[in-house]
Amino acid sequence: MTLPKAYEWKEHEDKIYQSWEDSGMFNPDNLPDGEPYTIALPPPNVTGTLHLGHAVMLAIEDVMIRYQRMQGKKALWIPGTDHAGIATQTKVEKILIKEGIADPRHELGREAFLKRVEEFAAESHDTIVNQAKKMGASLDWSREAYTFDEARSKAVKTVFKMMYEDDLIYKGDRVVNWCPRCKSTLSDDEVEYREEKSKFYYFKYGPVIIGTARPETKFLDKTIIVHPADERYQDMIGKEFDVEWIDGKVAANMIADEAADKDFGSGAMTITPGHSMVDFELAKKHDLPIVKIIDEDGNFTKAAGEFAGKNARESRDEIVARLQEKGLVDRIDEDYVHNLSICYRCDSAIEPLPKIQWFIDVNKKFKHHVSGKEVSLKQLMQEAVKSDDIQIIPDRFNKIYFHWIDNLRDWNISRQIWYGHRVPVWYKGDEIYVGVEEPAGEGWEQDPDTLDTWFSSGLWTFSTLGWPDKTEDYKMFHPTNVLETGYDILFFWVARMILMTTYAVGDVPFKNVYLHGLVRDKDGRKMSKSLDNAIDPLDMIEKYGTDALRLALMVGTTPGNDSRLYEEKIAGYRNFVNKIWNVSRYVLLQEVGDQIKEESLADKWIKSRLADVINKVTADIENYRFSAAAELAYDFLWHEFADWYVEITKFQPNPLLAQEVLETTLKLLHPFVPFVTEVLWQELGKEQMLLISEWPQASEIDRDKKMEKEFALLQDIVIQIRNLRGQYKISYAKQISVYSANNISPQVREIIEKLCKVDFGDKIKDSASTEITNAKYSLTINLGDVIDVVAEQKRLQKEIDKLNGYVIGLEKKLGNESYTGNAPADVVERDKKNLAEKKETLTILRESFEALS
RNA sequence: GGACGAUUAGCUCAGUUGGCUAGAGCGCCUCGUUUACACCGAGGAUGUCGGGGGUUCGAAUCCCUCAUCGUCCACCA
Repeated sequence: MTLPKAYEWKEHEDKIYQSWEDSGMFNPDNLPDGEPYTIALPPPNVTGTLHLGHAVMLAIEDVMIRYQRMQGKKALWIPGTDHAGIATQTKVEKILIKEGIADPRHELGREAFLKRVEEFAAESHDTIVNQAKKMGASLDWSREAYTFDEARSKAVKTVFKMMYEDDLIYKGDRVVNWCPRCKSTLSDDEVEYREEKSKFYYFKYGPVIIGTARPETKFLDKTIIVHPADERYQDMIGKEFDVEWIDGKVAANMIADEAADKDFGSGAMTITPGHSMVDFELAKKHDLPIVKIIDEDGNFTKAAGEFAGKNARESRDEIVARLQEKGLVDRIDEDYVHNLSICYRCDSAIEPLPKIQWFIDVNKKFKHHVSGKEVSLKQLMQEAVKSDDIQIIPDRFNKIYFHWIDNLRDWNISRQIWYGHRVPVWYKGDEIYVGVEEPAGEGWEQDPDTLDTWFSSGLWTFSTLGWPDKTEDYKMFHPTNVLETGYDILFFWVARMILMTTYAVGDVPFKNVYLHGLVRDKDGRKMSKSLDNAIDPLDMIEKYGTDALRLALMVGTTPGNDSRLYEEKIAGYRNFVNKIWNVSRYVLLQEVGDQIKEESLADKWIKSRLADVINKVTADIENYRFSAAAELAYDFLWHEFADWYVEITKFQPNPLLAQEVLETTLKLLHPFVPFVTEVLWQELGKEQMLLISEWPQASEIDRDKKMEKEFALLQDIVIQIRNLRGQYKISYAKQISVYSANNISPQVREIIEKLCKVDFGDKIKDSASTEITNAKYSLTINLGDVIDVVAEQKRLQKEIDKLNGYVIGLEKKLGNESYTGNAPADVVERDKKNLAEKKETLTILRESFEALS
């Protein structure tokens, strides 16, 4: 069998994935009995293609799942996609507009429009599935789910009904976030902020000066708020005023509330209850009327008098001009910087306005159907994390999570977009019906609104397992073990899942949350289309192979921290993958005899090192330190197995052991680089796939630390001799003769001879010889006529000075009683030993120096 | 305004509960094609661990403080 010199991933990856899929082993039903281990894949939005964020997610989760599968668990990784209501609808609208349909929703109508969305979603879905497979993700495709399919709809309606009956879902008339482009409301979390410079106006309003950035909302303002402790307004509080305003006289009054900031502007403000969240709360507190003056299209309502029907934002200048005419403009600040609220999906400016919407009450106490306790949803969310039933990694996100809950207001769950779960509420006259099934009888009309997409994804861990039916899957695989996702959707999704799951099934959705960071470009910028700095995972796979990409996305990253990706990094791991290939190729070329051979020093060493690496890699994966685990396996394969062990086996062969060590190393590497390891596993002639092989185990007994130390000293000597070659520029073509007064075993002697290209011989009386020494070895190296005596003396002097400084420092430390008295005995002992060694080395160096003069 | 993170070699980053003379990859320099690999091998250079203070026998690691960059939350009308 001959393997090509370089690993050709394109020849293997698709075939290997196919063979994994054909084996059925991604499906836990086909795995041997074991403890269940579940991860629900965060479902990608069906808005197009996968990006690097998805690639990171797939890589990390695949590591966890493959590891657990090899540990003998019934490992289940559930795939799926998210219909992502607003995001998908926005995307399709953009496409249709490009196709020349100016107002898609109007021109097509609900049914035709939804058909187009569904076509697009189906296409995206196929692309996504394909990409996930390219990444090597060992997902159980037989259990694939969609947030908008039949089974998930049933779960959605069931939970809605439960919450409605518990009075947790209510219909309320409140100021909500309205996106005039999406023509829909948004939850508070779906609003983003963008800093913007704009004009800030100061107007004369009766006896006070008020400030505002939005004059067009101020038509009907008639309540002035000041701080109760503001001395300027003490005698005006509670009074009424006749104020000349935009559209004539207004009857205003002044009230005191701590919401007013004495130090901002004039300290007095008027409030607009209908078009500001904060003012709305204030208005409710003081029982003020709420009037809608701007409608869903951004136009003035009749309440705005002669301005009715005009676009509000566009009328701003006109309104200011009107006030100017009336002499009511005090001054205008041109450089006012404030945060404009924008829609997280389309960046349009949000228009807060009063609207009747469905809400989930997060503060109301209710009797929980499982525990029977009186709790609120907020309390459920807090309890799940506080009690440690859910562990967030890294744990600093706990604080962020709790802070979010503290600030959480009732969740607006209804949307006016079309692509989504219809609110399962039907009306007939004054009758209202809420249910999973459609109401019987004629004349029922369903609520036109759809549900927030996060309502359905909040049910993901259990809706994917067949809930509300108590299926075998649900019993076996819920709660899931880990929820792995980016920290950017902690609130959107993770928190909502905790809310929905603790409420609906009375259990946590997952035991651990692992949050990864964002993938940025080489300069630390977010990858985006507008910057044109986005890296397409598929391009990288094409260029460097999936295994390389996976490593590049995982190594050198820590949970919760952003990482940077660039091609050189991926190329580096491509090199490593090739190294795996080639060292395996070498091992495979060796004939494995069946004779039992006595183990060499190197054999014992590599076995001990392997045991150590097995333990550490296992511990690191168990503790979510994936980067560290991969690095350890990388380092072992390349810098211990290939660089030392395999080199030594070239003259002290033990092909059987070499192969065994290789096999185990392939197992350790498999979760990280599944493709190349599986290919090699098959080249090794294994019948069973590496995918379901058993994860290696080692105990401390398998380690021989004494042997490792001894071997390290041998390595040290080899490196020192190689160093000399470098220093004196002695080519490897030239043999050097060495002498040792100590007895060195033939095996060790051979290692030194072969690895350093030296010959052992008699002691040479030559001034140009040098001593190389450590705790175990002491060699005299004959440097013949290649040495420059003056240069060597200089070098030695430098080294002596350096070491001398170190020895003095160490002596001082050891002479300090507070140190020797307080530090642990073994630490002091180590220092003492170290000092003795260094002193010895110093003596030898000084002798060498003398010998040269 | 509040919270959090980052600051370690030229670059990108590790560094678990404080403890061997602080590590890796890339890049750079020197040498080298020895029956796996030039996507390679052998070696080398480069760090007041952001600044200052403190705790400790001992600090990259813990505490205080300042600075710079970044993120999230809240939001002043």
